[in-house]
Amino acid sequence: MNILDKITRNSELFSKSEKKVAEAILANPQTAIHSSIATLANLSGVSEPTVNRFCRRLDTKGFPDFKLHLAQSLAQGTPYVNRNVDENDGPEEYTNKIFESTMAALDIAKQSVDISTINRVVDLLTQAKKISFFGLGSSASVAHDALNKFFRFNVPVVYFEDIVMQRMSTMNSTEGDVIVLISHTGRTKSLVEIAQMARANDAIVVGITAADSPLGRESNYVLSLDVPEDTDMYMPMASRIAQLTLIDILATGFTLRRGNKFRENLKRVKESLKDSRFSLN
Amino acid sequence: MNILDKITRNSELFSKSEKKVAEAILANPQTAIHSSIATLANLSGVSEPTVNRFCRRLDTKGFPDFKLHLAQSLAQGTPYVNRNVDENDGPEEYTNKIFESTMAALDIAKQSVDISTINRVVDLLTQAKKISFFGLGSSASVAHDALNKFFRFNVPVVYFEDIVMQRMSTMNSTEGDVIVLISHTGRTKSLVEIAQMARANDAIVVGITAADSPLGRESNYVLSLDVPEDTDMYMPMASRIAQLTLIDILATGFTLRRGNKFRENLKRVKESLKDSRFSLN
DNA sequence: TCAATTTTGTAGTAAAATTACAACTTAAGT
DNA sequence: ACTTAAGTTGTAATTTTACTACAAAATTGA
Repeated sequence: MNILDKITRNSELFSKSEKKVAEAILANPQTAIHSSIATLANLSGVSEPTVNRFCRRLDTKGFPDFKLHLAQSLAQGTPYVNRNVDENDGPEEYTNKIFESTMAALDIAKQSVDISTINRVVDLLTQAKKISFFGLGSSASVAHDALNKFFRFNVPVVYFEDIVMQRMSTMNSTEGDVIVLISHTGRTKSLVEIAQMARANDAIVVGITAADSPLGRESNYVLSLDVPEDTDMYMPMASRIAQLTLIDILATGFTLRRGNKFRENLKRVKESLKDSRFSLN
Repeated sequence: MNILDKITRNSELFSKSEKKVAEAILANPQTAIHSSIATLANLSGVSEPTVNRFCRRLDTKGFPDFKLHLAQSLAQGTPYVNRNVDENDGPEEYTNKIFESTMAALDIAKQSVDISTINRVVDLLTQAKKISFFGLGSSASVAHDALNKFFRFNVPVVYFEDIVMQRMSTMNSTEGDVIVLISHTGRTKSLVEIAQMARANDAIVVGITAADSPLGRESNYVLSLDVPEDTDMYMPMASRIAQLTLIDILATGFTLRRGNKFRENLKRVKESLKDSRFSLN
């Protein structure tokens, strides 16, 4: 639907000159919608028909129709586009690009989450006897963060980044335990094995991973996040950030579900941190 | 701003035929934006110049410009605002709110970063003999993530979340070492002490923290991020996510600075991960 | 290296929007 | 009721903009 996304994502569909047009538009979409086909052709350094062909390739009726779509995208509140960092970018460029593509990734992820699964998982977490968060590599820090968040809730929660510890912990799991496994690809062998072990012990497995993956298939519940692929080398993994946001959501759902008395408790935890801090002045 | 509102409200400004145009547009705005001036004139039962005059009266440059404004009005969705989660929100509401306020936080953080400091810090990191990332609490997982990213670069990098280990490591630091300390508030006592120790050893201290804070003042370089305060209990800490994005930016700057041969190396690391994964099928 | 295919631009054409101006309408003053 | 001036609307010409057909250039594969 959103034509700006379409331009960024289907960039391989364009020919060389069409890519120039795409760049010119992405560089300054506000200018683009107020330009005539001739002006935009100039700006992109191509001929008018090329601009026209570019519009057609995006399934619009022509240039004016394209401008309409573009105007709508801009108004839609999605000013963030996933622009790739390239070799010649200076600090200003790559800083802005990374911020923007992270926001764009979150926006896409937002549209892909399944609310009812979230609700169900929050349910399970509030009733869990023990909650475990496991991940490896870059997902380990996400699991680590989850530990931090849930630890404040004063519930039994564990986190390991060591495969052996993860296995040992899982072997001792029982019915009523919830094990959250985090993996972007869902193809990390040792996590898939953990999922199998956990289910054999009647523990519930929640996968924060791709739905159609070995880990996804071994999980009782899958929270999948569509995140634009990190196509090139420079692109940082936006999936981590989407995963963290998902953790925030689960933690928030958890707090809301627990009700008022529980939140009093949370305040106390926050207070207790003050001792390890310098005062405000 | 919104042109649809303007049409409805300022109806007394229009002449008789212009009102016909207004009606025709309000009756079916979706059709209007896809019509030519001739079609719309027909639909309204007036002449083409009348339609044009109608557009001008609404302070647009002409018919095409008017269509753009109209298209934007129609597409106008909710922009990213920092809406707080409240007690009565269901899963759908709090999920959307958290995604949106995270994006809003990134947007604000983006505007507050100091590019020249980033550039300077990237410089230091590429020349460092050893890089350390330390954080506590929720900043520990950010440091953990930084370790992951920089570890791939095959540079000497360490990370500890244990205060004692952090101190020991810092005591052995020397000139040429860079120590990155992460703390949202910048008031964590033990990190401030580490900053002092590090500087006493001629190591360079980079603080990812508030500029005007004890830790900020003890750092050689401060990368500060303005992030909306988590005003209430339910609000998750968006600062973590902004910090992670900053780590991404530093890592990207690092890769870009190191040049081509270095990136070949990165590819090899990516390849080597494949063995621990299931194949794509 | 040559033929086939794709991509791109030039020049001409068609369509759309705008302008200038004339005709009509309306309302006020005589 | 007639005249006139201001305002409104439409016709026709003009200008601008977008599109099409075709030819040149570039790319690809044999």
